[in-house]
Amino acid sequence: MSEREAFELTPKGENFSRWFDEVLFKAEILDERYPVKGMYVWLPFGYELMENVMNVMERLMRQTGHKRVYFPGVVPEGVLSREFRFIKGFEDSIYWITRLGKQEIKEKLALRPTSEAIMYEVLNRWITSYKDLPLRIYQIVPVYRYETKATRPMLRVREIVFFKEGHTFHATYEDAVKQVELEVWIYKKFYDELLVPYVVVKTTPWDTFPGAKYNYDLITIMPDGKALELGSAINFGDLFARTYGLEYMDENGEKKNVNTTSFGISERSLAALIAIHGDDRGLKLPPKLAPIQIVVVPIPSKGYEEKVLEYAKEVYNSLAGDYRVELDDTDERPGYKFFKWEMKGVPIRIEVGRKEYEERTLTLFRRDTMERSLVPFDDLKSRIESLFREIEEEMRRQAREYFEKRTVHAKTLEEIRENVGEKIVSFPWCGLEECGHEVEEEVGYGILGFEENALEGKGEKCVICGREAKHRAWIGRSY
RNA sequence: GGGGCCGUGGUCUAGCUUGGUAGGAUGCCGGCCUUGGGAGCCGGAGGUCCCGGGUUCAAAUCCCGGCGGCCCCA
Repeated sequence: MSEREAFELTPKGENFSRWFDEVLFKAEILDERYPVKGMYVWLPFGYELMENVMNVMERLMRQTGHKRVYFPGVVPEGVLSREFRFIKGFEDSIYWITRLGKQEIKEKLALRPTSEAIMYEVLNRWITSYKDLPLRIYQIVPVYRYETKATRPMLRVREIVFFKEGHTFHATYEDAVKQVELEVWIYKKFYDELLVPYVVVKTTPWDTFPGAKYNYDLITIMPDGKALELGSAINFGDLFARTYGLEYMDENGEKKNVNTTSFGISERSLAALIAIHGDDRGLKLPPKLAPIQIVVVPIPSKGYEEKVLEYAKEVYNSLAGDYRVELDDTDERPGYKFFKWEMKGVPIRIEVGRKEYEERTLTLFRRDTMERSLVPFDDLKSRIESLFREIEEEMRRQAREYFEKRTVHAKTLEEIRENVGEKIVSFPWCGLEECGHEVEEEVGYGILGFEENALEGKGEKCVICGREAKHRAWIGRSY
């Protein structure tokens, strides 16, 4: 990390990667100085922020009938290895426990890379009848994957700390299909609240999660122009359940295979929020998610130290019951405090000095636009309410603008080539596998997925074969 | 997968070519003065020079291996 001043960052536009590392450290989200590669310490401020993000997810999960559970973090080799036949190379990414104390153990234990295997093993005993279905559970736990590529804080880690994995079980394939639609709905709602723009795509058959019928991904674009997968909803049909012997008895006493789905998100969601909204002064957080929504900064002047501080406390006390508010009465100078709280993305700062004390007014500063306004003390609460709404609206607008700037709807192969790399490019696709492969070869990047039937009846032509296009496919660099 | 650069108090770094007392800035602690966008002055604390091995009278410096970080290309 290149260190300048405590609250100075490498410009985001100059080197996004460096900016991102620096902002995580200087805004006190993560401490990257942990002696194991790909693993990081979550600091109090970062943890609280991530909790706020996860609370949004939990609320949505509860609303839609998912129950939180906890399954242990270690999985016996025998249970996990049944999964390996689906997933080539999977075994290489597992952390194994091979010793207990000084003794080698006979059956190795894995640190969970994801929990399908261990859940299905146990659910065999929970699910016996059609009356046990559907079953919808989830957990928020760390998972371990030995990434061999270069690790990146929050983006490519070896310990995913906040992995929300949902797992559902259904009597019929149709039910599983509906469930996946619900999962996509949940994720859309979630990212709408985070003010993170996205596109929902179905993955191509040749890029679908092994063992799955199909899966949907939510994708966003990072400031460096690379696509980032934000979440995935997978329909396994009965393929995965069969491996683990998951069966139920239907109304007629017949044994049937269970249909299952999985859907997951991680702290990448926060990484996207930070990356998309942050600027050269640091974080910009949505008021709903900010650990500190309002900071009160007293500005003393000679002879008025006590009075100004008293007034600042009055302001603080009037807000403390309704908002996450902090009074910064440390000895630092005002300018220092301004930079500090801007780095941490506090949406509103209230400046309280001699002038405000004498007029019984307050200066409000909003982080998103860096604008100040003066309000009478009596109007403070209503002004904060409307400011929060304005800030959220402005951030939402910027997110849309951001996304549009980094995407192009191409009509021809030539147009794809011109833009790909810099941007994420959509193009009309007939849906045939050979046309998809040809685009990938011609362009040199993989198809990220496609918006299913998005172009049906629109009269657009597949960029390869010229036949009527059904889907809008997306292609570009990715993480 | 291939190539390159780097690792020195909390942070950023000088020193390494040519082996011999680890220097600065920032941050931290105490004090004075101050406070409307990173103040200043005085005093102070803080270092296994990434780890292990080798060469040498002597290694931050040279050699080998490992760990970790960064960049470029596929």
